[in-house]
Amino acid sequence: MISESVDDYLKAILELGGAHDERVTTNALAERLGVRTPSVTGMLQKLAAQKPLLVLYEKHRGVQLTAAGKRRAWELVRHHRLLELFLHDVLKYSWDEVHDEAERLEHFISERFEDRVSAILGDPEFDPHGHAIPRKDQSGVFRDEATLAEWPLHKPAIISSVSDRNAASLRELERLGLMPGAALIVEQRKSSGALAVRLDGGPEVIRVNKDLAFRVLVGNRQR
Amino acid sequence: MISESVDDYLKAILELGGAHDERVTTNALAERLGVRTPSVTGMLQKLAAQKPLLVLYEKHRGVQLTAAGKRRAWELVRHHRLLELFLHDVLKYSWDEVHDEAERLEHFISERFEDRVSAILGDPEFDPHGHAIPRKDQSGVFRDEATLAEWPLHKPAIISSVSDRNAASLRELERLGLMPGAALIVEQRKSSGALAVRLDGGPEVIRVNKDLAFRVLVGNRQR
DNA sequence: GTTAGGATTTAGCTATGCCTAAATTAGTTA
DNA sequence: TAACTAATTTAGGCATAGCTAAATCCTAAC
Repeated sequence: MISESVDDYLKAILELGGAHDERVTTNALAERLGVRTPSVTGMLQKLAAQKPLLVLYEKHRGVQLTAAGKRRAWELVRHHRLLELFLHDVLKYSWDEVHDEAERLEHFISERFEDRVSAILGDPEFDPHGHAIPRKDQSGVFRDEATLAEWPLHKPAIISSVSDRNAASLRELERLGLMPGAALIVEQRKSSGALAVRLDGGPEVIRVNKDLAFRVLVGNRQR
Repeated sequence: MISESVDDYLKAILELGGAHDERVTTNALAERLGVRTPSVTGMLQKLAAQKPLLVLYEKHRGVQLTAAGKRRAWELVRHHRLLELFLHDVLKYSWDEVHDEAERLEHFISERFEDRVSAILGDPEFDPHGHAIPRKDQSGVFRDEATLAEWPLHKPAIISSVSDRNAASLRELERLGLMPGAALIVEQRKSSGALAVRLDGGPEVIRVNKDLAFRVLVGNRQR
């Protein structure tokens, strides 16, 4: 009943819905999923019609996840992050290689696989990118962070996580030392949107372009 | 271009074709794959028409794999057996739990995943059921064995592998001690097809039903 | 050599999930 | 309030991979 494609819709609705599960538009979904809007409408209509009700959909008013839909979506996020950590720590994948493989496999691993992987990793809390790994039976959301792009100047920040969507960006972030746990201060915001950032209170100031800055989530608590 | 479904057809053709890649019939494929014969005909026609030619198909005369088709099929077998060993040895799955998970995942793991798993397992030669794990760039076939059901009476045999298709049978085989490496002699062949088998030259004679005996492959060389 | 019967293929249908083009709706903007 | 525009939905197609029912082929037995 739940295809790979449905999985992708559920994950996208979860991620686009933000901390408060706001309604997600057809357009936003189409863009995120790389399909055309009529395909989204069609899929939402089908999802909203079928038995284990996963989404609430009203035409022209967007879509939200039901409790069941949210459960499946968080399950996928858990699978993804556990797989990333497993690929990195056990199979020795590099930081930027884990995303694609995890994205493919997250749909197909069983409960047992998930449990055993979690066990051999010591029931970890964070994936290699710093994202919290949600636990079963709670939503485990971490959304009280900001992107580096919008962090105030001169306020100390700790990188809590980075987006895992793009291998080239990840390599660049790693090269710059912008990895989870790193402490930094934003010294200056250029007109282009690029940032001048001082790492670990040291003397060096590095330039972080706008696109990259949006991939870095910061807080001010060490983990 | 290669769907999960195509994968299943290729594997089935490989397995049903035997040691000499004999032509496989539409009927045999339909039965093995659990689909109706017209579905098989349709798929074979499509496969035989498309660009990376995977099968040779003549209507009413069955189907065979091309070199490319064989390469993909053996790759799947390698994936399957590596995954089984990995699930058993690393994730601590029991003997009878590995098949289904491996069957699902074998389609989706990457070259890199395959290589890394093989590496952490020490580039193993056999899976937990005793089947040889084929290596890249060679066909690595092991087909000089016989089923226990057809082994001569009183001739010493070593179990080389067991079929991994059925969890209940696997548990029964394990309970009886019929696992890869076990030495035995067939004492008697009942009219029902059941066997009376003496394990390790000991005094105990166990009864092995016909169905089970067909799942056990034996040779007379210790591995 | 004919023919019966099983094996196989053809014909035509279903569902999924995507597409383009055209219609419609909703929400601003004059 | 009327109209414009952008977002969204409807309508109609395509490919995949399955299905049933009906036609056809091949072979083996007479």
